Parts: sequence; C-alpha cells; structure tokens
Amino acid sequence: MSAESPLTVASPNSEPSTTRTLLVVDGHSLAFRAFFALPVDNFSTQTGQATNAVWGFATMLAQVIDAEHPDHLAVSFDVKGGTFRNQLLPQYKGTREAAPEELLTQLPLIQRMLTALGVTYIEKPGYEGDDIIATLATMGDREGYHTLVLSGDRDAFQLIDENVTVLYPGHHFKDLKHMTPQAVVDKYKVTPQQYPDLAALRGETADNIPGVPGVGDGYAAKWLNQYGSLDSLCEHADEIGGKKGEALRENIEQVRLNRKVNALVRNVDLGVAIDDLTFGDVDVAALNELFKDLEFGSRTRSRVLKTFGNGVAASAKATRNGGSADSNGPADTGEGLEPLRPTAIASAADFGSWLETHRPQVAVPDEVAQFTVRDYADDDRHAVCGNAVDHAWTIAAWGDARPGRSTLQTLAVAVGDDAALIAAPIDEALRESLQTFLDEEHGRAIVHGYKELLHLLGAAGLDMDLPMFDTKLAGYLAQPDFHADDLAEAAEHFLDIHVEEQARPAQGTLDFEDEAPEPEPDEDRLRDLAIIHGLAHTLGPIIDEREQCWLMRAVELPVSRVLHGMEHIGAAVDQQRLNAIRDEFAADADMAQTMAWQFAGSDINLQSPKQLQKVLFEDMGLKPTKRTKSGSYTTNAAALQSLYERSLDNERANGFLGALLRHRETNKLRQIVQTLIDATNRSDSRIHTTYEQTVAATGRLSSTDPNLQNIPNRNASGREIRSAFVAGEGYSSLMSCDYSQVELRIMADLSGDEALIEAFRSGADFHKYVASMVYKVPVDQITGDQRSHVKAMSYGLAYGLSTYGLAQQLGIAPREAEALKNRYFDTFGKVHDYLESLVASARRDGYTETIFGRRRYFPALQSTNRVARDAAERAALNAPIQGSAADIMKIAMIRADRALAEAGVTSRIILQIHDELVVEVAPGEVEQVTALVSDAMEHAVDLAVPLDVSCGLGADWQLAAH
DNA sequence: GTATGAACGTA
DNA sequence: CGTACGTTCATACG
Repeated sequence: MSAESPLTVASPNSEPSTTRTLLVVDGHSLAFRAFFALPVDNFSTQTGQATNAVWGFATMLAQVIDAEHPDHLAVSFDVKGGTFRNQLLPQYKGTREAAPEELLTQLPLIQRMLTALGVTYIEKPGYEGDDIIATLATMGDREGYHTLVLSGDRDAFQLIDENVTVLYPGHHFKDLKHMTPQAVVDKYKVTPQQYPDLAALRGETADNIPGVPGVGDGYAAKWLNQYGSLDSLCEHADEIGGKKGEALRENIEQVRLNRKVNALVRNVDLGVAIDDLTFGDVDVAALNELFKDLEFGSRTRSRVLKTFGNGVAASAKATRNGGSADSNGPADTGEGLEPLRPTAIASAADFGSWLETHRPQVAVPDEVAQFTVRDYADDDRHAVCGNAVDHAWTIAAWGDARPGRSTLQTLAVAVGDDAALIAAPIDEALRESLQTFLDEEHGRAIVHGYKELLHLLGAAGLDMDLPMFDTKLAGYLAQPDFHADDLAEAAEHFLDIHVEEQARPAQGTLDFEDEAPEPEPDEDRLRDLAIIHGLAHTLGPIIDEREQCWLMRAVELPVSRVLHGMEHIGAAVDQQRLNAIRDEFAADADMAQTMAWQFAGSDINLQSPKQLQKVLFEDMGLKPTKRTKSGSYTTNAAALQSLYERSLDNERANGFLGALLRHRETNKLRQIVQTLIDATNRSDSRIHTTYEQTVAATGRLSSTDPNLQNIPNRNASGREIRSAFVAGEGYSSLMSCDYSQVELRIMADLSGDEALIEAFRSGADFHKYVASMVYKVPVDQITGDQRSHVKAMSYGLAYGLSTYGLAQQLGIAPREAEALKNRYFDTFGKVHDYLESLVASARRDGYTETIFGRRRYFPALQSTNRVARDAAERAALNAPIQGSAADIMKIAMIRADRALAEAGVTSRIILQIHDELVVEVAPGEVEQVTALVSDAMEHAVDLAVPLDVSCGLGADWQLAAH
C-alpha cells in the first residue's frame, strides 16, 4: 500500500448519540499492522531509527478518532514476560516472539507519543493487552458506554455485544470492519459468545495454537450450531463420524486447552476508572521534540494536532497550543512546500544578473560535483551525494518530450526560494549563456528525469552533462515497485503532500496542429520545482544510506544519456517493406476469416472471446479445456490447438478451429506491422521509441510507443517483420550483438558452483555439456530430448519453476520432471543452495539485491495468502538474477557508447532488447565497431565465468541475426 | 471517455 | 502451477 495514502475508515459512525463512546486500542496489534503495512525504508531517520510503525499508529489512531468521535480513550500494551497462557500452553505465540527488532524499538516511541498526546496507555504484568481491553470493555458496559475495540486480534470478537463493537482491519489496513454481533454471525455463523469455542476448534496460526486438523471455520460452526456449545460438543464427540470426528476425539484435550487460553480476563485490576480516560491534553512541546527526533514533518504534526487538539479534555488547548502549530512555522524537513519567488528571464543579461545574485547559495562540494566514473571498480561504490541536495540548483523544463519531435515551453533554474523562469523561444545570446551555465554547473544540479530533460533542452539547442541527482531515478532505486505517473503522484507518495489537480487541458498527446496546447501556469511550475527539491531532500539520504549513489550516478544517469541518444536517433525502417508485409498478413488474415465464417455459419467477430466461447462451447458443443481466472472458458492458442487436435472427426469444428488459429496468428502480425507503420516519423522515416527507465521493478528497461522490445522473433513469418528495420541514410548495415545465457552465468558466478562454472569455462555446447553432467554420460551420447529437457530446467531455475510447470512444458510426467530436478540439483548443489538463500534473505531483510546493489522489496513474503506468498517467493528468486543481468547490460551500453564516441566513429547504438544491442554501422567501420561493442559487452563486469557475446551483421535486423 | 480482462508478442 | 514487460481489442462502466 502506498505509504501516504490517507487512511480512511470504512463506515464512520456518524449517528448522533447521547451515549458516551469509549475507544480501546490494542496497541501491539495496531503497531504490528502499521509496521507491516508501511515500507520501513520510507520511514526511518538519518540515524537509522525506523519510524513506520509510529507514523502508521499515529495516522491510524487519528483517523479512527475523526471517524468515531470517542469521548474516552485508552491504549493497551502487552508486557514482556509471559502470562498465565504460556504456562498452560508453552508454545503460545511462539511464532510471534520473532517480532522484528525494527518494530520493537518503536514501541517505546509510540508510548512516548501517547504520553505527549495525553492518551492513557495501560500495561499489566502477567496479562495481555487483550485482557486489559476485555476489562475496559466490561467496565464500560457496566457504566453505560458504547465501547469500540480497535484490534487485529480475533480473540477480541468474544467481547462483541450490543454495546461493544470491534473495529477489525481488513486486508487493507485502512479498511476497518465494524464487527457487530450480526457481522460475526454473518461471517462465522456463530454468535460472538460462541466465537472462542469456534476458535478453539479451528486453532490460530498467528498465535501458534494448533486446532483440530482438517477443521476450519465451516465445520466448527456446523458442530457448534448442532450441539450449542463446545462443552456439549465434547460430551457428544463419539457421535461424530468420519475422519473429522476422529480428529476431534484425538485432539479434544488440545481444544479444551485452547478454550482456556483464548478466554479473555474481564476483571483485571487496572486501577483506573473509565471517566479518567480522557484525552486531548496535548503536551505540544514534548510532541514537537518527539516528532523532531523522528524527523516527521509539519504536515504529520498538524494532522495529529488537529485530531488530538480537539479532544473533550482540551481545556488547556486554547492557551497552550492554540497558535503554536503555526508559530513554529513549517518544519524544515522538506515536507512543507515553500512557495518559490519567480523571476521571468527574457535575455542573457537577465539571466546573468539573476545567476550572480543566486550563485552563492549553491554549495556542492567539488568532489561531489565532479563525480566521474573511472571504471566500474569497487572503490567508487561508497560515494555519497544526497547530503548535498539542499544546496544545489534545481533544473527543470516543460514541454513535449516525445523523442524526435520534442518542443520546449519553459525552462527553469531554481535555488533556495527563488526560481528563474525562461520561456521559449530562447534567443541565441540567452541560449549561449544558458549553455555556459549548464556546462559549468551540471554537477551541482538536481533534476527529475534527466532523459526527458535532455529531450526538452535539445529542442532549444541545449545540452547538459550529467547532473548530481535525479529524483525520478532516485525514487525508482528507493522503491522500484512504485511508479508515479507525474510529479504530483511522486509528491503524494514520497512526501505526504497532496497536490490538488489543476484544471488543465488534456495531456497533449493528440493535440491538433493548429491548436497549440495551453501553457501550464507559472504556479504549476513553481510547485513542480518545489516538489523536485522536496523529493531530493527526502530521497538523497535514503540513496546515501543504502549506498546507491554510485548506482544512480555511474549507471542510471549515464544510461539515461545513452538512451536519450538512442531515442533521439530512432531506428530506420523501410516503409515500402512494412506496407508489403502488412498487405500480405492482411490478405492471409482475411482469407482465414472468410473460411472461419463459413464453418461457423455466421459472421462472428473472431476477436471476441465471448462470441468464440458461444460458437465453440455452445453451438458446436466442444468440451472446454481450461478456464480463465474469471471463470469463463479460455479460447487461447493452446486451448484452440488442443481442441483442434481432438476434433479431427468433426469436420465443421476442425475446419473452424484451423481457420481461427490461422486468423489469430496472421491478424496479430498484421496488427503489429500496422502499429509500426503508424509509429514511423514521416520526416525521417524512423521509429523513435521511448525507453522507460523507471518502470520495470527488476531494473530492466521497457520500451513504449511503440514497444520495440517485442518484435516477433520466434517463428519465421513473424521474424519477417525484422527485415523492415534497416540501416538509414549514411549507414550501410545493422549489427546485432547479444549475450548468451547471461542469467545462467550470473547464477554460476553468484552461487560459486564449481560444476556450473566449469561448464561455462569449457566453452563447449553449454546445454549439451550440462546434460552430460546431469545424466553422467559422455557429451557425444546426449540425445536431443536430454539436451532440451536440461535446457528447459536451466532456464526455469531463475523463474522458480515448479516440477509441475516443467512437466507441463516438456510434456513429460511430473514424476519424471521431479527426477530431472533432483538429478540436476545433485550435480549443481550450490545453485540450489544459492536460490534458496535468495528467498531466505528476502524473508529476513525484506528485500533482494543485485550485484550492483539495486534493491527490490517483497512485502508479500509476509502474506498469509499462500498464492500471494508463493508468487512473491518466485519474484524474489528472479529479481536479483534478472536485475543483475539488467545492470550488466546498462554498464555495457555506457561502455559501448563511450568506446564508439572515443574512437570517433559515426556508428551508434539504436536499440536495446534486454540482452541484445542493435548498432547502426557506418561504411568502413564494421570491424572496428564489432570489436568495440563486443569488448564493451564482454568486459562490462568481471565474473567467475566469461561473458559470451555473439555479433551478427546484415543489411537489415533479420539478416543481422546470427 | 476510462477501466478491466483476455490474449499474445518479447527477453 | 516460472519471471519481467506493453499493446491491442472487446466489453462494461459512468
């Protein structure tokens, strides 16, 4: 979940009521939930103190108070040391004891915050928080209160009655379910009083309490409704037949014990009266001090003060903190958006004088500004930069950054509270002084999206060497799974600042020629500048702390520059050839469609799965194979193929399916070619894709508008499309260079598996060699099947492939796949250990890391949902491998680009397809360029195994294949 | 007009 | 019942 999205309560209790309301909070439960709902890395202080649970606790509590308006409030906590429950059941909460250190250190902070807020918290040795809650609820009940219990522990359900409601967090922390007697009956089919009986039967995994095996909520409820209570059920245990009855009888002692343990104590001596549990007497000074320590911003503080400052016992509030929230001013933590003072720049002279008055504010140390990468050696990896962001220039530009046709509207340079706004068009004198400024100061600048900035600057004839910091790239490194579409979203996510949507014309993607897009108002631009500065302030320390500065400055930023060049140049296509290919596919598709319609007997839309389902499974009565995830019958190619093979005796169905399959394939290809035709720039006959550098969670690039990373390559007819990608004017050929088995080589290196390393060093046919090791037969006796099975196994490794999946893919029995897997891991034991260790460390640390320190976080590893957890395990297995391969390719691109530039050749990289680079080669440069690019790729990184690169050359992309 | 699901292309 | 993406079309929604 997003760290800053306001936590809202599902159904606020807005009924005006004369009854007083008491809110009791299970402090541990709330802290626990907050800790796991919010990414700890966004919430920690410079000194490394985690604060996510404190922040979540404060926000959530404020939210509930705003929604429910309780008159009285208390928070309960567990105390260290066991309770009577541990004596009854030694393993009680055994699985929970492993509360992360980072959470435990926050509990005292939460209590300190509660004290500052004037909220009573209660802990009692020998009892759990739940017992305190039960006691308070019981006291409240007696004294005529309506009690709300905020707890994520289902044991609290036994307290529910007409006057006690449990607020129970749902899947999303922010969705609170109001558990009333009726809600309990609806969900569990038993009354709240019966709930502990049900829980005793079922057990509670979270508390390490075993129930009756095979008995869940359903059976437990059925029995309880039959026999009325657990006692009565136990007496009649012999009457229950079947496996479940047997299981019940075997575990009846455990169940009785469970029931004793889950009964909450309602008469703990707390030494307080409900009437004393007021709140709102806030000690503002103490709160300020705490929030300063925690580095919470003014926004969080005023949010909390707004709620607690209005409590019923706020007698002192008016005098004590009436104005202090404002008089302190916005906290200088970067959270408040200081409005910037704009200066309009219209000439070189304007800019010169603005610059001279503002230059003194910039204080970036030379060693930071002049950061250069000698080579990708380890000694640079600890470089820092985030400490300098507060005293740097912010440079931003607005306009249309589409590669090949970008236009600049406005350029801005800001520092401190001041911003210079430069509107296009820019005259030559101003352009020159701007260029001089950029040449001198690029290393002291923060930007948001260096690649896009280069496109915009380029539209005005400007260029900018590497900046110090890029907040877009930094945000991506900090949280690769989060993707903001614009600055406002990034601000919301990272800064907890809500920027209201400005009414503005639709994003100018399809703007008409004669209708110039309305320029964004200055306020929007000043706001954007402030956001960029705020992002740098927040993200800089995170990047430094994780030692990812090197990754940003030596990898991501330089690769941005390379990508900008590739996008700007584009890939030349042969328009005639594209048209011819399109026409051919279109004719085939039309023919197949006509044929399909004849067999079907009606002109259905062959692209509508719904209409296909009707024809295939209703009209023709075919037996469906698989279902889609939404429950309908799939009509995907695999299903159609198997239907086709099973319908040889049904002429009509067989004919229809054959035509349909043919239509699917050719129509898809037609559509792909048409997309390429539409995406071709008329003026230069080239296609300018956009590479997304901050989208793929593993660190890979992606390609959009159009996607040039998914041009068909697997079968001959699709591959034809590649023949339309050609060398452009002034160039003679295309060269394609790709890595072979990078991911496997990375696994060999990282696992240190001697056998696999040897397989790569031998230089033989890799898969054959591996097969011979797995099957223990000489290489020349390996059959085709053996080779392909081992090949599939090797590739499946990095995906967390299951034996079932392997069997499916190879068309063999699961037993055989299992045997293959065992033999494989017998041979390559360290690979197995390595893959296991990846998941283990992800579970321990919360994230995985690539060779170069790129992280990816996996909160879903903590999920109680098996499907979600298993998926997260596979992703955690894959991320460092796919990610390291992506890192290596990025480094290779930077090296290759630099090598080509330093050699003074005109040949250039135009495409990247994950493990392949396509280079447009100028006449007479073939040999030199081949050597430079393959060397750059082969030596991007030094692994225990060689990196193998193969290059091919040809007049077009298809012919360049090798 | 926007969002979703199914399908399918790549590494 | 392997990972990572982007695009298209149909369909359902407001």
